[in-house]
Amino acid sequence: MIVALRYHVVMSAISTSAPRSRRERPAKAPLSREAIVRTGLDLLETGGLANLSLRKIATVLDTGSASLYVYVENIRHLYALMLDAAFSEIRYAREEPAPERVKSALGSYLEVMLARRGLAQIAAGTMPEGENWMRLNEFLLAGLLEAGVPPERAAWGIDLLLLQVTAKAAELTAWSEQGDVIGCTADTYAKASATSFPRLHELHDVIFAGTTAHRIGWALDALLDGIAHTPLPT
Amino acid sequence: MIVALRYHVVMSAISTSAPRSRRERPAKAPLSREAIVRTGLDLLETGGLANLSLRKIATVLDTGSASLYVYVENIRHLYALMLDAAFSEIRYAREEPAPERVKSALGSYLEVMLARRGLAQIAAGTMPEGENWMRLNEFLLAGLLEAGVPPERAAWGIDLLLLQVTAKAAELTAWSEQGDVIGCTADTYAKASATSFPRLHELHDVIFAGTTAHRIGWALDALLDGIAHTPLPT
DNA sequence: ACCTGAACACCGTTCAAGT
DNA sequence: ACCTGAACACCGTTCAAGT
Repeated sequence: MIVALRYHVVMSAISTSAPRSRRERPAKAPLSREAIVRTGLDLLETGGLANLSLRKIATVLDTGSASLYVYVENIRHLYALMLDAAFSEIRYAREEPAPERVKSALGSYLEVMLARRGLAQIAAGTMPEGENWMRLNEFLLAGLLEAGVPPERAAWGIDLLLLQVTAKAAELTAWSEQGDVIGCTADTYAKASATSFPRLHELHDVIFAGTTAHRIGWALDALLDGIAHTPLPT
Repeated sequence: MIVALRYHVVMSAISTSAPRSRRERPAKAPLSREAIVRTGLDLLETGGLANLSLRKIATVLDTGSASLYVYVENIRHLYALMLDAAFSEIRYAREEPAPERVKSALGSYLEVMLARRGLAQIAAGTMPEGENWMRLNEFLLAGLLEAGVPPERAAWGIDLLLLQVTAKAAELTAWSEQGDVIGCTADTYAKASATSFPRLHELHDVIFAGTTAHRIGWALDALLDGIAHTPLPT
């Protein structure tokens, strides 16, 4: 897939600097919704959200941005298509026991988001749709039910779980795109809190302790526990 | 604050269409970081994220966008300043008992975000800093501790709570900016799920039941319960 | 030190014109 | 039906020039 991307970049560079007859170079790959979506995900993987635009996709595909509107209504629509395409890579461990299965699917969801920097930010602002999104919801819901979670709590719970993981993914990618924000914030906490923020000061080390994996694992455990044991409002 | 905004809009319109001597009109309010931040929040409140840009802020303040860079490093920096300024409006019910106090502060946080459409999306992608952010964290942490939550769980828990509410706020504003996405999605669920997604089909009514307030209230209850009862990994 | 105008390098989207 | 070039109405940011 990276090879294909390289090829198009090179081709477009050639065609602008030294135009050649179509006969002399390989035939241009036909435009399609799938090619547009794939190129968008490639650009995201390469350079994050800053590297994604309709114009850049068009350049890679050796065409003008106006041409994309035959296949895509607007950029929000493209976002939704890209999201669902990425969700097709989520791994479902159907043989695992009921509560673990839910955690591992959410872990896979997180990895898919983190592999394409900026996809989480897109997910946070786009109403997801599409078959792969449905599949994920169905899998999580079935897992909760099989784990013995009452149906109403499970139905509301999947929203909580997905929101949490999506938000965490967005946070992680946003931080990685800026400098060392974590250390910077930790410093701010350490300095200012002594007198004005005693609790933050006191627990400073605990707040910033633990690996990302540990923290997310605990977050999911806490969510699953809360979902299972909290009755719905009347 | 709205009056002030109107005034500036009118002034800039006048100065471009029919320039008058500075002597004939009221003195221009001096540029300042505070004025820039306030104008940014006003623009957000008026027209959401699409209405916010350095150029629009500059127009309202009757100057050029380049002038803003004396007071603000870049737009990300402005986002952080706007966030903390908005957080100053969070209401803390310090007289409430320990666990309720945390919920109501988070409710106030949510309202502050929803009042300025798009602020939640900014929060989801910006590492917050500043005194008001610290104050919110301190208040939540103290509330959890006072409710008897073990210190380590409380320290990790505030992150969960804030992430959930921020993500929910971002989701709600994103949905409100588009059309009737909720109904649209509910339809998709209702149609496709009969055979391929039996659980989603079965629980369709429950999934989309309840008011926003009920759902967020339950989410916070579940989160608080899970945080209080889930031991940290070793 | 602060402000300005103009420029640079981008965006998403539309539209008449071509094939 | 699909593609193209050019335009429209925007962006954030920089920089030399003014005061």
